[in-house]
Amino acid sequence: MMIMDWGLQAVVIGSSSTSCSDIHGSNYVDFSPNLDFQESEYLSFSHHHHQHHEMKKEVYSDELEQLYKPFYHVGGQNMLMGSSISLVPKEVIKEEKREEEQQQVVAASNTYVPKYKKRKNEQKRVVLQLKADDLSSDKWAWRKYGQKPIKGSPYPRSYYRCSSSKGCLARKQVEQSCTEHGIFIVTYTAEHNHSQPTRRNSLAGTTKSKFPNSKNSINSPKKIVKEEKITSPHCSTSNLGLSPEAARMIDEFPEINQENNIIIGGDNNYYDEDGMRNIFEGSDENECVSIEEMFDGDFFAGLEDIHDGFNSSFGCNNSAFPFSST
DNA sequence: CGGGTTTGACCCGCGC
DNA sequence: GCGCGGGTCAAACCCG
Repeated sequence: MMIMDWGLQAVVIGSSSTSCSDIHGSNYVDFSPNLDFQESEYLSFSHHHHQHHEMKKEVYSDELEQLYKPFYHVGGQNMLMGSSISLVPKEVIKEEKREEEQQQVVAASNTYVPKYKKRKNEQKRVVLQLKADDLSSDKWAWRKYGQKPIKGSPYPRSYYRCSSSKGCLARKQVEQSCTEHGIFIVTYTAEHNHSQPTRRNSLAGTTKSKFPNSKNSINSPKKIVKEEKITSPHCSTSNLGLSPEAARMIDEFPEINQENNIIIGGDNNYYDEDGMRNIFEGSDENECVSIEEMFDGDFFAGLEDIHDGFNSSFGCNNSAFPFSST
């Protein structure tokens, strides 16, 4: 198994209502290990850089602080090692309540089956910023079900759902950061309702060149690489010891910078109107955590304890949170 | 044949 | 109310 320099830059649970709502409706929470909740504000910024117009800050609420407290020691001592992680169980409750209500409606009428169950700002989300090869360590099996060009970004966003279990609501979105080459923004939505598969489907991550002359101009680099892959499949990224998924990502975004080391800790970056990244002072706490470990289960073994706590506290029965291994 | 991707069409929340 | 744009569907096709 490869040992990689993993980085976890931000873990975000989206919430619905309040102030900072990016395209995902996500609130970014700086959860660096040295975070002092007595003083801190939690920083919100849009990861959709071109649409971001101003940095938004919100005073950290006591309520939120209480919610995060169970994670303090995890981030400070254990696997997180400075990863930015946040959980907003209040939203989980809200979400589950909505689902219950919806199910009740269905059960009552037996006719109403909403096609779109949740909207973006109602879902809890976990956002990671990963390097391309980091994507390989996601041991869940994902099936791509869509791809969309995103306004303001030269890179499309790919949509994946869990293919391991038919009823699994877990979703994953992958898009390349338009400002940091080699960095992919991976957004996990919902949770797996099953244990992690022992092995991913062998076909997961396979690519083809069905549309070599795709009209999607923004994918032109992708086209080139894919064609190259066809002509010499063994010379592609599949030969680099990467997982199919990572290889695919690299193929889809050949311009990525494969140099490693995501800076984690507080990601005090924001983007101005020109999409230029600005970095706040004091964001130089560069600690790395192996996300390989995360996906290998040790990390989530620790997290699952937390999750169990949430389960008991909030009635969540899902065994995977949000990508734990069992 | 099963399970994957691709991609145009469609749905729907949200801002104006 | 309308249009934009993100998210999803599903048919067509590919691949092992």
